[in-house]
Amino acid sequence: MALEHAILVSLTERAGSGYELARRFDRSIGYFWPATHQQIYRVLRRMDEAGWVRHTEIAQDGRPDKKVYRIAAAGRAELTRWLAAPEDPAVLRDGLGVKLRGASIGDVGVVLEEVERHRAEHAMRHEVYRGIQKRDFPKPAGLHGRDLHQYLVLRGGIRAEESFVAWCDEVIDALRKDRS
Amino acid sequence: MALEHAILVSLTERAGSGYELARRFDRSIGYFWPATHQQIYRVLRRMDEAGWVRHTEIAQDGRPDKKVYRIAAAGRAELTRWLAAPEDPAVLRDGLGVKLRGASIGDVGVVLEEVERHRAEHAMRHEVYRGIQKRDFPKPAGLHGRDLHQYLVLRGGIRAEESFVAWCDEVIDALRKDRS
DNA sequence: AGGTGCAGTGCAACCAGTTGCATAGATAGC
DNA sequence: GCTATCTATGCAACTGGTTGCACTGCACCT
Repeated sequence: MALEHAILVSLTERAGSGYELARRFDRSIGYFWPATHQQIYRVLRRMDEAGWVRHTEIAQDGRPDKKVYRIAAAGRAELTRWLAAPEDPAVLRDGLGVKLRGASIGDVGVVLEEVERHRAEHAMRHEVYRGIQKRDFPKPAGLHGRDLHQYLVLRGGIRAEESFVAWCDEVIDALRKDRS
Repeated sequence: MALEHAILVSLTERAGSGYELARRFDRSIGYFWPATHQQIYRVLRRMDEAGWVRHTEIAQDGRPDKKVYRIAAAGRAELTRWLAAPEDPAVLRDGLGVKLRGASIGDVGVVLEEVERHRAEHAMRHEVYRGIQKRDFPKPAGLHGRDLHQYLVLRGGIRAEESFVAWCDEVIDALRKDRS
């Protein structure tokens, strides 16, 4: 149940509407906790009712009205509580492993293609993260506090994609050799 | 919706009861697709109704009766269909990233401890996987077909845990330096 | 004699996340 | 002039996974 907390973290950085939060998730926290606008809207409403956030409606011309949410005292308290509460480490969950394990039941070539597709996707994500690192953290040595934390999160994303790509390469190589 | 397929893959390797499958998941496919016995029982029943698997009840003395499931023709067909169908690459979803990102709102020290806890857990998993590799695949160079695929899946688990531990070390190191 | 753990199945309630759709005005491209 | 995309919010239905509990009987340890 960490979407609440992911949103709260995002709101401490700056207030925003559901839509804006969804955009933000697409390009930052979402790397570690993806969420659709649907989910975000629902959770925001729930948190509003619980008093964790407050909203103010803002009329815009030419655009639909929006509700800008900001974190409330109760939300801040919940966030610090959650930060201090130990949580079980996440588990890996990737269907590609299952496919690979079952590859010999069907056509190995077709699974190989799937691994190649996934490799491409993960390589793309890796590139995106590297780009962000270059642009936003050109000198990581001098970072402190919140900036440092943000940098380290990004590093996690980079490492994860990197290692995934390396695994795909190992798999592709091994499957090709086995087939020839 | 890959639990169905994970179970089917497991059943092609050998038939088994819900309980046995749950045990198997704990120590093999579960590395890429964890599942509780509850879920497995429900999915087995659903697949039974759909004709993807068949079961035979086996009376045991001293122990409760069990239902041994084996894959049916329709299940095999579904499995090959699924193997050939492209799937979206999995996304990372780890609350630790969210915590790290929000660390400066609460006590950074407490988040640091959490990272250390997670590191320990992932290091343990890594050790377990390495142990399996040593025991079951002492000579990876000579592997082919299904054994090779199983080995490669294990490699994925090893790499993922390895890279997670390395990230934790980077984080721990950086947070300690920032605090001193 | 009592507690823990294993083998075995299962129900019921719940929580979290996904998908498809609806609405509506502005802007941008063909 | 038409279509697509962006901003902005939201309902409804569904799927997948988690948690807590219940029942049985054996084996093992203290």
